Order: sequence, then structure tokens, then C-alpha cells
Amino acid sequence: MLQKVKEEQRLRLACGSPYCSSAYLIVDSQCCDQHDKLLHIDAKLQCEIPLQETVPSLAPSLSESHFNQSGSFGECSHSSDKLVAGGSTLSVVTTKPDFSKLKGEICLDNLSIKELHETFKATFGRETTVKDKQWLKRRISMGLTNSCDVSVTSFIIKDNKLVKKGNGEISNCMDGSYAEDPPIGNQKDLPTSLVSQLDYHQVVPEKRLENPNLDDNSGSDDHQTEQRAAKRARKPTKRYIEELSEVESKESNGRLMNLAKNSGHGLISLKSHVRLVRNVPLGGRTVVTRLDSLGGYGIQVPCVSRVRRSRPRKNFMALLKFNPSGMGMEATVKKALGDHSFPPDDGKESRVLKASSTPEHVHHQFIGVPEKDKQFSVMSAIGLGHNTELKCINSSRDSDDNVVTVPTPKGGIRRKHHRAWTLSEVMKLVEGVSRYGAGRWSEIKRLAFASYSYRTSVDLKDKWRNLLKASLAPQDNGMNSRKSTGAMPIPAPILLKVRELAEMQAQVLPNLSSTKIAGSTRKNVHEKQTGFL
DNA sequence: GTTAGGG
DNA sequence: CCCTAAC
Repeated sequence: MLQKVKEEQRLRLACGSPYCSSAYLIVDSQCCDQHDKLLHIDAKLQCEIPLQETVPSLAPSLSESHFNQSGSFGECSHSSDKLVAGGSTLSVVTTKPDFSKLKGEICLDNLSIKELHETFKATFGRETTVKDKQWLKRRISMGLTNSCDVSVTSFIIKDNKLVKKGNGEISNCMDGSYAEDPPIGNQKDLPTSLVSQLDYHQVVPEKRLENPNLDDNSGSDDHQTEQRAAKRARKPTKRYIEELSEVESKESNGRLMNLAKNSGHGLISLKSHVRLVRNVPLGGRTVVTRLDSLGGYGIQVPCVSRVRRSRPRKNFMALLKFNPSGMGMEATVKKALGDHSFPPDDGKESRVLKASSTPEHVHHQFIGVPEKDKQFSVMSAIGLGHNTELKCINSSRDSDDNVVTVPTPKGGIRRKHHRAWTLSEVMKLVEGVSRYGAGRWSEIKRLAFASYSYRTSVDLKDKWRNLLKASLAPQDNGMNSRKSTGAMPIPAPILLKVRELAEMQAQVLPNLSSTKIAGSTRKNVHEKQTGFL
């Protein structure tokens, strides 16, 4: 009897976990209806509550439970339809569930807890003290499949290997489970509403099924502890924080609306799992920390309000470079630079005042539409066969390394503006790749891009990646795509060369030791090189 | 420090 | 272009 009580405690605690995992739970326990029943109790209690739009990843603050990190709710909830097939027993709403038939593991596996522990250890490399087979099995399954979606599949653990069972076996096991105890109620048409209510649980986190008499939550603690240990702690990246903050701000708005809507339905407070803890001004930037259940940890992560970094027009450099009368802009550029009076970075004032100063500062003010049109016409007039000509124009202006950087809170620096790749840069890159090979980015940077100090090797690599992508993508009409993207289109011949090079590189790279290339290929390279030299 | 890959 | 892991 004591065993039963213990079992029930654990189940209740488990089911009292965030409701976002309810659907998951209920599906997962198709073969063992323990969670099922309790969940149905929950569902019954929630019957009065109107349906709400679901808000994913909204978990109650109380329970940074292990289910939170099992995966996104959306991922798990898609299997809610399984509920229909599972044959729920909603009628069991008041009495204790009959755990007597839970003893036999029905279909998942036949391992004892001890064996499960061993498997767990083999999977996660550590011991566990959890005695909940359901939990153990799920953990192992998730660990072995790297997925939270074990609910839709049944598993057998054999010799530390995971064997997926087909759906047919699942239904078999359900037969075994439910046939003994035919559901009393009319469960077939229930699930629709039940599922909806389970969804709704997300926005009603406070409504819990908790029995004060069964306050021993050791099992739950165990679960949480194990779960925490199973997943490595990872400091959230700045981007994560930023983007999450963005989402949260939206979500909180929606939540407030929900709160207002529900105020008449006897609901207790809607406690969000995100609580702003304090505001700390930091370097002129307001940093808000909050309590977040990141990966199941109740830790505080900084929460910054994200300011969209606006980007200047992409093809500005190209436009400037291709402007035949571009020299006329120098005066205005200088003036603008003076007006902006930005701090000179590492003693490059002299360069700033040179004619080839960064135009990013001023392009909003000084670039007009007529110029743009003129430049496009110039480009098309030059055509693709006059690369050398383009290069002459560009190389005289591309040698500025006057990159505007902004310090990041972390101490690093970050370039402030996007700098469009010019055609000549692209050609240099292609040439460099053909000469030194894709992957030797630092070489290419040092030798072919010596004068382009604002292009890092990473930039080269990224650009090459994009070129590759562009070369493989179907080439459409240049005019249309140019207008839509705003970026300078890559001429087809260059894309062709990129593709050829990529093809070549794929063959060359595996045989890294051979410096010399096969005759035909080498000839090909030479042709490309002469084309750009 | 470089490179590869994801964001 | 940024960031990170991995080398």
C-alpha cells in the first residue's frame, strides 16, 4: 500500500509539471495509463475554462521541471492525435487510479529498474537514482534519439541499443493495456476537447492538481536533479538573449490580453515564467535580468531590449565605385566626415580625410537616385567582358581600411556597417581561390586581398560560400533580381567560374598532398587566372 | 590564429 | 556579418 501511495505521489507530481507537456505525457503513457488518468483529472478540472489560443513555450514559473527542456511544445504536441487512438479514460476523475495493472511493463521494454539504471548509465555516463521506469525509459529514449519525440514511437532497449518499434506494436500494447479495463466513459469523442484543454494549460499554469497530503516531492526532485545533470549547462549567448527578449516582449503582451480575458473565470493569477528581477544600468545600456527556466535551470540571464541594427544600402560601394563622375563626391564626403566627428579609430585620422574615406557615414545624405541609375547603366554598358577595366576603377578606391567598428559589451569589436562586395572583390576572391584553393582563406587574404584590409578571411570564406550558393542556384533575369534584392548581381560568367572552381576543389581537396594538378585541370586554372590578371 | 559551419 | 566550436 505504501508503494502505491508513493507511486501516486510521483505521478501527481509528474503530472503537476508544466502543462505544456501534458499532451506529451498523455501520449507517452499510452501503454501505462498512470499519467493518463491524472491528466484526465486535470482536464476535468479545467472543463470550465474557455479555450485560449496557445502560447508556445509558456511555462509556469513554479516548475522549471524536466519536461520544459524536453523540447518545444510544438514538437511534442503534434502527436496529440495519438490521444484519440490511445483511448482515454476520462471517467476516472475522482478516485485514485488503479495502479495494480501498472506493474507489468506493457510494451516499452521488459527491463527492470536496475537494468534501466544500467542503460541510463550507458547512455548518459552517470548513475541515476530515479526509480520511475516511465521516466527512465523516456530519458533513455530521448538520450539515444536526441529527440523529445519518443512519444510517437515505442522503444525497446536491448544491449544498450535502441530498437524502434512499429506502430503496430504500439497498438498491440494498447490492446493489452486497455482491454483489461475498458474505459467507462465515452472517450472516443472526448479527445478533441481534451487536447484543446491540454493546450490551454499553457496559459493556465497555476491551476494544478496538487494534493497537500501527498507533499512528498522527493520523486520530483529526483527527476529534476537527474534532468539537470543530464543536460549540460550552457551560458546563453548574447544573441539568444536578445532574440528571446524579443519574443518575450511580444508574448507578454499576448499574455496580458489573455489575463484580461480570463479575469472573469475565477482564475488565479497568471504567473509568467519570466519575471523581471531587476534593472541594472550598465554602460548606458539598460540590462534587465530575469528569471528564466533556461534548460531547466532557474537562473538569471540578462535580458536586453534589442535594437534593430539598421543596415545601410547594400550596394553603396558598388554604386560609388562605378560612378564615372564619382570624384565629385569627395568634397561632400569630407564635409560629412567632419560633421560627424566620429572618434578616429586607432590613429587613422589621416586616412579618414583621404578621398577614399568610408562612404558609409554619409551615403544616406549624398546618394541620390539619379546617381544610382547612372551607375547601373554604366555597369551594363561595361558588360561582363571588360573585367580588367572594372578592376582599374575599383582598385584605386578599394584600398581604404577605414572600418567603423563599435565595441561590443563583451569587449570585442564589431563592424558597424555592411560593406557590399564589389565585382572586383568577387573576382579577386575567385582568383584567389583558383590560385590557392578554397579553404586557404588566410593565404588568399594575405596575398590577393592585401589591400582590402576590411575583408577578413572569414569574410572571404563567407563570400565564397555565398558565391557557391549563387552559382548553384538557377540564374534568373538579372534585372528583376537586382531590383528586388538591391545587392549587386553576380555576373553569370563569374558564377560559372565559381562553379567550376568548386567542382575542381572538390576533386583536389581529398588529395591534399598532390600539389600538382592534372593537366587538363591545371590548364583550366590557368585560363581562369589569365582571365582575371 | 585559422577554418568550418550555423545563425 | 556575427558567433562559436574545433583544430
